[in-house]
Amino acid sequence: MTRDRPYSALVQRLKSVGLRPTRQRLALAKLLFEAPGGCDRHITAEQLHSEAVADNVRVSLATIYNSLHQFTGAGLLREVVVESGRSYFDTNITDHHHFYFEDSGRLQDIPGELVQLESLPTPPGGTRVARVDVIIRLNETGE
Amino acid sequence: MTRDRPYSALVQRLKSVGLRPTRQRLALAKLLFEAPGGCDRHITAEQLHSEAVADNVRVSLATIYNSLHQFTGAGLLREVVVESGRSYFDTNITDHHHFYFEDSGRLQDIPGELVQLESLPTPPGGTRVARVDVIIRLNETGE
DNA sequence: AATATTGATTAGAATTATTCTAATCTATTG
DNA sequence: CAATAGATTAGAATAATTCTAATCAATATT
Repeated sequence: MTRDRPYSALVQRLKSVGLRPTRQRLALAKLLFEAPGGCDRHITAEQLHSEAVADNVRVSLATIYNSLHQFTGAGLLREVVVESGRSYFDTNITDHHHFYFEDSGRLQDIPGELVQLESLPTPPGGTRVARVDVIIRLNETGE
Repeated sequence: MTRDRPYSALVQRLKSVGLRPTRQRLALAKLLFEAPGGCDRHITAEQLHSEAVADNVRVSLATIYNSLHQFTGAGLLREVVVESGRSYFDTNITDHHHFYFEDSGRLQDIPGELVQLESLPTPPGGTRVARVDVIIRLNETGE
């Protein structure tokens, strides 16, 4: 029973960013990065926890948070905070921005090229730009 | 003792947006909009509560949240969410964007003109743009 | 003018989101 | 192969925010 073969790519991915490929992290990485049908995901901690439970993975919510933050710190994910109690983790780590549908709470990628920022201000002395976030907040029109 | 004279401008301001000028709301509006020394404030609910307490205003934290959201809904404030547990209310409601100092948690206005967004993508059908938020995240360089 | 009625407002209690830390696990060393 | 050290996990604690029953205030009624 070669049970770690299907995970070898993920194992490598985790190791390459300095994270031990533990049972929990592997299971979560699988859900995040190898979800069937497309891979650009915007997922909350709670959602990922539900998916894990549904997939019979025994993992606590605290570990979900730990892992999501570790993955984010390692550059495997990007965190997008849209409103006070609502934080998404984005598996798309390329340079891009977001539409946020305020009514439904849904988030959607905008390819980086479609938002052109010209004339960024100079960052204050002693600082450098870590990231620029653009969120275009949308309302459903009665239409 | 004409004790409501000093508040008349605030009373008007609240009434004009359809909010009753209650004791709590008046006190909070005073702290927010008539703070001594400059008026562009980025304040959290907790901070405002502390200021109110220091100013001997009896008001609960729940009411702070209620009021901040009501003021925001009425267009007197703007909410800026910078990270998961950190939400600021901005007294500057003109079109502008923000620097966020990740190390200190401080927020700073960038005048609207200094960030030029050219070529915004077309909003998806059935939606209209409510607002565009640009947050430039900064790190302190060792320097 | 006093009281009743209705809806707005407040704040204690409850909930939700997130973090902390002690216990557990894993890798390495002797 | 046990001991040690450090990483990882998850239950418990905390922090942030919201809910809802009680309170307050405005208007209507007498």
